Amino acid sequence: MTGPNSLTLNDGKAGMQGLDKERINRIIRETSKGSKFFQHAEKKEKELKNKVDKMLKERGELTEQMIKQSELELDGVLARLESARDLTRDIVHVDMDAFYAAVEMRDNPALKDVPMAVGGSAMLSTSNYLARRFGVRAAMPGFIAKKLCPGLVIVPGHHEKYSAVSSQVMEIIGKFTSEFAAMSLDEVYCDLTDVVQNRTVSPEECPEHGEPPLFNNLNGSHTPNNDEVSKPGAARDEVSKPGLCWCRRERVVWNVVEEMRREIETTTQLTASAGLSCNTFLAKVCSDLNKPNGQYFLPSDRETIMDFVAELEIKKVPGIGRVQQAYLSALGVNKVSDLITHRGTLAHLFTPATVHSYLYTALGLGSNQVSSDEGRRSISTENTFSDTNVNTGNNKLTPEIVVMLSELSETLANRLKAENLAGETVSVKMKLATFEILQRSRTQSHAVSTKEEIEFTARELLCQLVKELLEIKPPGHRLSARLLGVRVNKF
DNA sequence: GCGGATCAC
DNA sequence: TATGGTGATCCGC
Repeated sequence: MTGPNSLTLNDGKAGMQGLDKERINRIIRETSKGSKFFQHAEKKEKELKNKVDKMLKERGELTEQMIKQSELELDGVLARLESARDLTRDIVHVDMDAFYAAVEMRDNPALKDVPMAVGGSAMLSTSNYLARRFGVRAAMPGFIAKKLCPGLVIVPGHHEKYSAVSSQVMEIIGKFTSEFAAMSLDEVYCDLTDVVQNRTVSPEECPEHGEPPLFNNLNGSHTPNNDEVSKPGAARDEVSKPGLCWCRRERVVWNVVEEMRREIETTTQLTASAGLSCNTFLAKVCSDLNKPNGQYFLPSDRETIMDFVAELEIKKVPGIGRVQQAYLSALGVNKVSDLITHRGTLAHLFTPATVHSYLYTALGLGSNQVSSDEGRRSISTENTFSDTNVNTGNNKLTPEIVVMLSELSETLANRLKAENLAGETVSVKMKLATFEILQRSRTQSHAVSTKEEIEFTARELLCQLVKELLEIKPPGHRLSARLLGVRVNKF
């Protein structure tokens, strides 16, 4: 009944349907069993269960009256959100298929027909579709993946190459529209509204003059009928130019995205999938539906959108991860429409901001514009290493730790310099050998950027942190860490 | 402002 | 043998 956690398969992604999850989860657990990671994950799992139980207890104390009252209040919020709904944009989410793995397969034919993944024995960054059939996926340690799929070929990644390919892809997108924003090397949103409106359509492409558009009927997208056009909220007429029929916008955006994906494939020998709708949330969800090498169009009218999100599984909603899913699932919320059904209860158990975002999602609303990051807010560097003592017998930092802190500070200073940044807040992060994560930060009155300044503060913070930790330990206790990190922000 | 948590990729 | 790195955001102090 509990949701996924670090010890079970996350099957939310594409290509993971129809797997023997029982077997996969058993192998994952058995392979992990006894490790420090496993113990930590189990501890977190228990803590989450306790929090869920606590929440359920809170729910038990709610009265019908309280729930009804909240429902009414939230109906006002729903109405306000609804009135601001914008169906006029053509937003597309383009997502490269199994990106890193696809690049490696392209450049090494020996990898083409075998299950393979990119990464190392400690961690995989992505897997190809053959490997996914075995339950092998991103963010899984390679040694566990090998147990699931003994024939798995693991190749190290080539980040510079992926970066170069990504530039090619972005350049192609840029030829279609200047309104695009890369979310990562393999993901980009674009706003094709203007592109669509400026394109002309030949009469034979119009269903009123010939065959209706088929889109990709595999995917359940539909050809709207004229009833839908007249429904309130239908936006087609608003954006169609006079003299052109309502189908124009849908047909055109579909075709533009097909062209885009075709050009990406021709140029890079790699395939992309895409989702087409009127906001970024819907577009993103849609881009997953016909992966790999497919696109899914969700018509921009209210009824269609509401029907679509109603049946959407909660775990497919971006921003809802394993923890939220655990809470919601315990409340009987498993699909998006349940968020509305249970809104009166949710209002009492979550923060107003969270409830608001749930309702927003449940209405199928999302950002109607694509915007690139307006500058970074923090910069950090961290490193995992084999378990290392942190403190000496007389409670100083060990030389190994001091050296690593120094190296991290230098790396960070170089990166700050490269971007001409300086920040007022310095943080250190330490992950103990037990996988417990601790962080300490300090904001100063002036921005720092040099290795020496960062190192000095980071060392003080780490010393202080170690002192704190030792206070609650028996004398002579040795702390052991597996990761150190430093960060600078508040530029 | 701080520290822990959560999430995405 | 073995479970990442980077950045963002939110919540409750």
